[in-house]
Amino acid sequence: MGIWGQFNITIDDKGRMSLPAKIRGKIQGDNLILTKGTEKCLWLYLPEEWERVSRQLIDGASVFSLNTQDVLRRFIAPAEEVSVDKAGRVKLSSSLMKSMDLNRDCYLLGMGERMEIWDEAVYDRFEEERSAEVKQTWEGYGGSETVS
Amino acid sequence: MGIWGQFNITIDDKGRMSLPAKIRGKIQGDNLILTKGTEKCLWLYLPEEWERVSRQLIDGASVFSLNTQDVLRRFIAPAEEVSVDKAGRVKLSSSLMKSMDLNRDCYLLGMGERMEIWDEAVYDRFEEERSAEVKQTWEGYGGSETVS
DNA sequence: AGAAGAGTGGGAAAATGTGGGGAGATGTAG
DNA sequence: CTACATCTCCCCACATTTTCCCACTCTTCT
Repeated sequence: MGIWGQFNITIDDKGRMSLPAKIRGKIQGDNLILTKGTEKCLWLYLPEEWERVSRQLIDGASVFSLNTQDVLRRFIAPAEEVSVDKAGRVKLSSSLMKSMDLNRDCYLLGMGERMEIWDEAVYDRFEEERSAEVKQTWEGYGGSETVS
Repeated sequence: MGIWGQFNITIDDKGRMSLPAKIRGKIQGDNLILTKGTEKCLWLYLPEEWERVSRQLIDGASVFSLNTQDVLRRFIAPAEEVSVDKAGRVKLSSSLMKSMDLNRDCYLLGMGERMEIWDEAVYDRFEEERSAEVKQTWEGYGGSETVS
């Protein structure tokens, strides 16, 4: 169910990012949707998931609400359709790469309904910053500490 | 019931870790789930237990909640399914090994529903640091009374 | 001592990831 | 409108990684 896993990927000089084989198997067509994430990363959606998420946003948006208009600008407007080439790679536009500080070495995170593309250095720093809170949230869920 | 015990294990040059015979007997299928732990170690789950823990998190996750997204990134996304080969070994990915400083000589700790994989040097140091607090916590439970 | 089981190492085939050349499309300036 | 430059996509080739299988040693039990 969904796409999971964390992968080290590289983006070559031509802006091509090759999808790990495990993920290639989960894609039916040749298209994916790429847009800006809420953190310093890009989001990569399967078409059907993108359809669902974006429709939910668009349908719920009020023309007169500044907030929802902002969400549309940030999330829907920058979205672009990317196609997977025969070697299993997608091309990232230089403008999206630059806006999220992506360099050669990146992570691809499977987050279930979508994937996230992070620059390695950016993500390592982010994870470090958030680690204490993450641990606390995990414990709040009961984690594996519950004895059955 | 559950998996108990502390074992010295070695990880060979190809990243293969052989499970002690006592543990092999407790595994029904050929699959285990490997992910990052809260401390400097990896967690190795039995599939059914992983299913329970991860489902609890995923079902409760909101796309816009930073906390639950972080927990997904930290615990669920890095998870990988590993299969046990005919010699009773599992392959650890180099990225997970590196993130937890695992070298050749490691410990495998049975923690009931999951196992933990620690680098020997890292664990010895950790245990040293925590020993005072552990003793105190134990006394807080009522000394020789069982912890449920 | 012999047999069976456990742990370790290594080789070969297959799959995966990466780089680069070149044809075609697109765009720009003269 | 043409010539030139740029960008994109497609294809092939190479190197590395992964996977699978087999062989050997050491311990343990009979």
